Amino acid sequence: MLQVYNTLSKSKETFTPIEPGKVRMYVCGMTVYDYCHLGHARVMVVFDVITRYLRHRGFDVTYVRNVTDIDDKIIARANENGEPFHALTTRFIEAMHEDSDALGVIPPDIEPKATDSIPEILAMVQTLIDKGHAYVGDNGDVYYDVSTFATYGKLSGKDIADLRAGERIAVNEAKTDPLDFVLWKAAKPGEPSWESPWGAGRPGWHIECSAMSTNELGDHFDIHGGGMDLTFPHHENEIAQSEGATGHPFVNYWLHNGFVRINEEKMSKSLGNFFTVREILARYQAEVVRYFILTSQYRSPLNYDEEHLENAKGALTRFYTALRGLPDAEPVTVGDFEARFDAAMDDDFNTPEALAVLFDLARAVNKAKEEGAADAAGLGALLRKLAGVLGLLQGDPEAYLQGGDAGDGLSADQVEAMIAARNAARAARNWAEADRLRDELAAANIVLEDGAGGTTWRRG
RNA sequence: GGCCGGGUGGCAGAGUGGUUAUGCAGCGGACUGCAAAUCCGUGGACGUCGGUUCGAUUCCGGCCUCGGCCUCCA
Repeated sequence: MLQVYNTLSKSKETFTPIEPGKVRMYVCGMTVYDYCHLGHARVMVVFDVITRYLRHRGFDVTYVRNVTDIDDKIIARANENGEPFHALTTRFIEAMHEDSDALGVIPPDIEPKATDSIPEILAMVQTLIDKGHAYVGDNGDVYYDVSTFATYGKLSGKDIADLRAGERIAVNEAKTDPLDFVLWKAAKPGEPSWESPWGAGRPGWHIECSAMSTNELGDHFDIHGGGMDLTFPHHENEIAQSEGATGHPFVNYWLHNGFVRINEEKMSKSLGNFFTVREILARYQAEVVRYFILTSQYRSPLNYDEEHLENAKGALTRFYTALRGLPDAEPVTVGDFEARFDAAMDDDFNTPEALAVLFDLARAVNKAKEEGAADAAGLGALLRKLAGVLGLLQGDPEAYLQGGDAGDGLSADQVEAMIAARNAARAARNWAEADRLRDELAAANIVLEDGAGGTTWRRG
């Protein structure tokens, strides 16, 4: 029985899809004016794992993740660069796909862009005006009238009176209430714009997601996800827009992932304390980064630290070492590994607990290998199968163990040659020479393992 | 100020009203020419003060403390 934590109820609930066997899920994706940082990577990997697990459980999942390709920051950045905004966004969408692919993220089934959804956006704004939820301001902007939506605040736990009492709400004369938010922004001279019944302009931030999600998944769908910082105002406003426009419940389960932190502080663009995915991938294999992300339950904070990445690297070394040298086989059904794995994932996608099961399984594999047991390969296959639900351990063990340091290290041929020389010395019982060669390799970050079947090596 | 979520052994990180998380690191053993890897064993923990209870790290309350949202943010 899958339990998921629903931000709407602030508790874990049994997951029941609207349509039996099918899951419709929408996740807020990137605003493409810069490279993805680790926080974006977390969203991509977390919801990728959720999608994989739902499929593993037999659900037919339709996964939609949007791209925000028009907004203030995009316009500002394009102006700084002196290029059309479309050139900027095209470039960063491509970069995002590269990062996403590198991290082993299965692409969403549908990836709508805001600029491709203008007709749907205009239609929804018009509906909101027609239903009395929105009004046109003096400056040509269209605003959502928050006071018309009775349950405003239900997702984020805000109280309208509290919000009104807050001092940080920007004053804008065109709004009749400071809490109102913009649906359609009138274009200033020189800005990208689209024609509308209210004049040339562009969509406000929140409306695009309401329009794209309901357009792709219907008025009412199962899961809506994103980073915790989107809970308010973005998702709160999406609810107001969507339910205001359609008159139907919008989303059953709201899932929000926690932040990546650095030095106990949120990693973010505005704080400038971020690492981009490509910076990190230049130094660690992508699977290490993915593993690192999954060492923390998705709602918990994830602290960025070199030491933690090193730890992740070592954990994968352990797994791949267990898988090393095993022939292909059908996964065995012995033991309760799969049941334990599923139970962990059923509990709000508890990946750390699931990984603990995989470690137990890896031990069973090692033991079977050591004892020459017949089911070693089958256990290894089970390990691969379950890890695959997390998007891990799908590679060739040798590629992981001997790869990674693509740069200045010794080539595989050089390493093999030195191992051959060392084994000749060992055969002659010339331990001093053998150890000298091993030390030399160690200095080049090569670890040797003398086994019954010969000497194997890996990069440390 | 309002509203959320945390504080677990050297580090990371799950979980539970009374019994081993797991990984890394440490210690002992097996294996090895010596190592490495692997296996076996092992020490070490639940912010603080109260309450409920036969019994709380686990439930409740206060306190301390960290983080987040309330403005763009994954």
